[in-house]
Amino acid sequence: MKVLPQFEAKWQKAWEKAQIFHADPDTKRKKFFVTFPYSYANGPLHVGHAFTAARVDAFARFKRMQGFNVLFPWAWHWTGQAIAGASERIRSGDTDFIKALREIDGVPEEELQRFTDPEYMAQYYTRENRTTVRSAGFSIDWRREFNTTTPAFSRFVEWQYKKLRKKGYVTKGTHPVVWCTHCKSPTGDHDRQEGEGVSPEEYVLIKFRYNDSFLPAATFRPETIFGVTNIWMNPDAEYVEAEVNGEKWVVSHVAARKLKEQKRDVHIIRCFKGRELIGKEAVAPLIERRVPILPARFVDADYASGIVYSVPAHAPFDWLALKDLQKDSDSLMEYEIPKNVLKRIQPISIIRTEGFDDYPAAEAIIQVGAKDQCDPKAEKATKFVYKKEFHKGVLKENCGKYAGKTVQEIKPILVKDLANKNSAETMYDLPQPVICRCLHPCIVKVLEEQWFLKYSDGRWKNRAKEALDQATICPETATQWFLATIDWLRDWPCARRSGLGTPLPWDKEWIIETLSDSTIYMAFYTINKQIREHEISPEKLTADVFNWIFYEEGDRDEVAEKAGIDKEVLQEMRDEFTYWYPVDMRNSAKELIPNHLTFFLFQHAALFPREHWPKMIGANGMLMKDRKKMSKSKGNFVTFRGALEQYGADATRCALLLGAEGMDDPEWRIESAQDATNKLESFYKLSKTISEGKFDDYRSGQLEAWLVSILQHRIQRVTDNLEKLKTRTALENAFFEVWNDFRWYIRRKGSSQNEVLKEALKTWVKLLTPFIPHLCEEVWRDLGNEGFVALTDWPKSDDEKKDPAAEEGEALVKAVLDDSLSIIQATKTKPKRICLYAVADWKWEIFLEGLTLSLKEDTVQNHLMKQLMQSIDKRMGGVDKETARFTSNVVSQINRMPRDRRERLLLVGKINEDALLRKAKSFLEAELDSEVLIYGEGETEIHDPKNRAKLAKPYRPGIYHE
RNA sequence: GCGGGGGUUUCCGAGCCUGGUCAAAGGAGCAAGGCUUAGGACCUUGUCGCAAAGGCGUUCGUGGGUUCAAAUCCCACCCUCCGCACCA
Repeated sequence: MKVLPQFEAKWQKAWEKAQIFHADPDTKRKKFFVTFPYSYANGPLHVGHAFTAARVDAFARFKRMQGFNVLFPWAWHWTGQAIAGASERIRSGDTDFIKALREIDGVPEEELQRFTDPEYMAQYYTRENRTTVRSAGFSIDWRREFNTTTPAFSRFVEWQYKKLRKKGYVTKGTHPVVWCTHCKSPTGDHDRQEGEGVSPEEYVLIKFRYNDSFLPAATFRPETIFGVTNIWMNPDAEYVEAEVNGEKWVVSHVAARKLKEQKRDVHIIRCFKGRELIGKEAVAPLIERRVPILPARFVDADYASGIVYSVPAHAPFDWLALKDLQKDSDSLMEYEIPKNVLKRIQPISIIRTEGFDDYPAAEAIIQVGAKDQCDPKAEKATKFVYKKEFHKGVLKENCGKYAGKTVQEIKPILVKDLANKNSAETMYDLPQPVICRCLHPCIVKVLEEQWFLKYSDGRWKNRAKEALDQATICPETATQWFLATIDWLRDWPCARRSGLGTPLPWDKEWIIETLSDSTIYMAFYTINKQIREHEISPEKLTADVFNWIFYEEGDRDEVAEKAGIDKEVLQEMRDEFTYWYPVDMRNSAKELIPNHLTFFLFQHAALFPREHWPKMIGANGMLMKDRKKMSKSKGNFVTFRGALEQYGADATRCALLLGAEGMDDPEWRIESAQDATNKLESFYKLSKTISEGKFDDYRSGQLEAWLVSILQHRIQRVTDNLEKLKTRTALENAFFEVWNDFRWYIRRKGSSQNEVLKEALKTWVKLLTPFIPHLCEEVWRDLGNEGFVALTDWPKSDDEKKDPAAEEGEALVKAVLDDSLSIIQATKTKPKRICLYAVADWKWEIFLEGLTLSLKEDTVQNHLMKQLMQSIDKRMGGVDKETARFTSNVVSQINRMPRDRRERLLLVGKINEDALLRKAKSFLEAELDSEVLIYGEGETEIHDPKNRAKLAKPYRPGIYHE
């Protein structure tokens, strides 16, 4: 055991020594450029990375064998907060995190100490992961390696952003984010203790007038202002009177703090309890209606402004709160509210909706059975009414100039109108609490002066769609997802205040964030070879230089001289870029479709001419462990390195690639990896018996013809599937199906010693090379070949080598065997003698005529029987009973065959069953452990006590067991 | 909620676009036999039900429909996974 992994290091060294994966421009050969999104250097690579990368490598190797000059480069992503964040967690002594580094990543203690320096940490993982990738045997040109904080790369990103800005794709703006006031930074989903998936929601604040101040009531439904009857405040909550942007506002105490973070100048004048205003009156804007302020427990001062207005006809909470108040007259006394105030309040119906009468709120309450304003069912009723009215509601006549319009269309117009009159503003808040990892509650902050990539731009979107359209997407089903993403994408904040990365060239306070500095970097691979080789210092990489390399803008010699770069080197870089670009295939996990891969399209569309747009994009599933996404915190994290150490590269790759294809999520199972190891072992053993065999058998009969023929089909299938990046199907065919073919051959022949088989093994090894490259090199050498199988030619399916007759012949033998076994099983008896009856010639004639007729254009299938019978009648001058029975049998058989099958059988024509069966006699006797006698149907000297001979059909000899 | 995928025989999965060779590939698991000192190796067979003759019956989320013929096409419904942004 464990003999295979020993080969791996050996072949990796040999490849490296021969530099076979170094790819340089060669105008005589067609190029192929494949890429894998660089991994983030904040931890070890896991088997999920391995899965994706194995697909890329298999594809790269396949294309290389097809004769393409293949470039597969690699780099490391250092940009962003995550590495800095990880460092921070070590510094602050996060025990769980440190434990994970020790136990899962296997970081040595002395290294761990130094991880407090983010750069060191990135270096460490880059080093570790490079070793891992190398021992996986990927066919990488390492001369182009870099990480995203190296100065040369930063020059490239600077160039990119200046270009984008010049083209108008970068803008400045404000944006709401979930914000931790303690950490003073945005709190992404990953940084949350609580509140995963919660994002800011925009409320409309309708500014009711109260004396000399405003009561901004928060709502999602500003159109309901026409139905307002009163205002709700929580009597026990803390409110403040505050100066907000020079106006006097009354809001909850919490709201005042929130507003401060949302571009407002806020000074608190005084604090008071909500009850102070209960019973007073305010004036609704637009409709200028005086409404009372009433108490309600359902009003949560922690949400939005802490003040809401009441629309009982259309809002279940309001309806319930009003009823609660009517029942509880004591509380009215408490606030000294005259009873008639409440009596005067009548729900005002303002929206007509199909399926509702005047008071949808009341209807919905009855439907869900909500008791009072504190009943959770009220929430359900609210959603129900909201949804119905939003989609189908029309404003009634009492809504002024908005009457007759649908809720959906009127909403933005109304908000705008109100805002113009200073009667409404908006504020953001979170629909549910969000707690930061630091255990402080988060709020919404509006960040100002942020830099955005204008992915909202319609023209840019269209160009991105064009880029998508001209690319091949694998699997095809991902196309829809890309399209939806392009449509849905808004402006993307492309820079942050902290973390590693390249500062924005015109505003150095900002650092270009991870997803934004990684969109066209594949172009950098093409030239980084020269940058490293000639040690071109970063300051020489000016905008002029990049413009010349990528666009051939300006005069080469002038640009070279000004930059201080040798003009020949500059030319080489340009040649290198034009040779390798565009990217021919980029593959990643599907989770990158809604961000990275779409950005990749957008930015290529923005910065490069059409001929440099990506040609093909692949997306694969996410590796699962125990049916869950792999993560360190769930404890189901399997490192790539660990898998390699345990099973070796070939078996790991094999197990991964057999797991899934398309966008399905593969499951990592140690059994699969173990199983793959065993399979490879036995493949190796089998290959040895064939390659080391001493034989002088060069005969080639039907069996050999069959083997060669069937192999052509396998080649076809493996090739077709690999082209579509269907790595699982390809490997399955290359490995299992071919293996089964070999089994049948050896079984039929009773030996593995034959020249044709040995030749077939060569083809087999080639088909497997993209998937299990190390072992294949070994077998290739064992077969007596020189050089690397990695560099040999990919097999081509050759129609000349296809032999349908041989295939059908073998199918006949297999069918006889299967039928006999089935008889044995049904009868539960073991035959001493088996008689086979080859079909009579007249049946062949009818069969072939039936096939011919069925292929005629004007033949309707249900009339085939009639036509065939007529023809037989004419030819033979009458149809006897047996002929009729057989014909009907044959017709139903033909009717069930697909057209290409019928064509094929017709092409093969009549086969000599008798001779074929005689040749297979000894094989069948051995397999069935019985004497086998062969007769022709209708022969005179025939042993046929049960009249089985007449059951014979073409490809289906009659069988009699005794 | 919005958007994108899926539901196939014990399991993983192919087939569906382009209806017929489909009781449905391949692999795994399980069972039996063989080979072996032994085997987590290998070879053969079986693995929906029934069957003393190669067959018959019932299956491809559920319910309808189209067709000579449906896992495959159409309609409705149910279930499920994934993505939803300042974050890699």
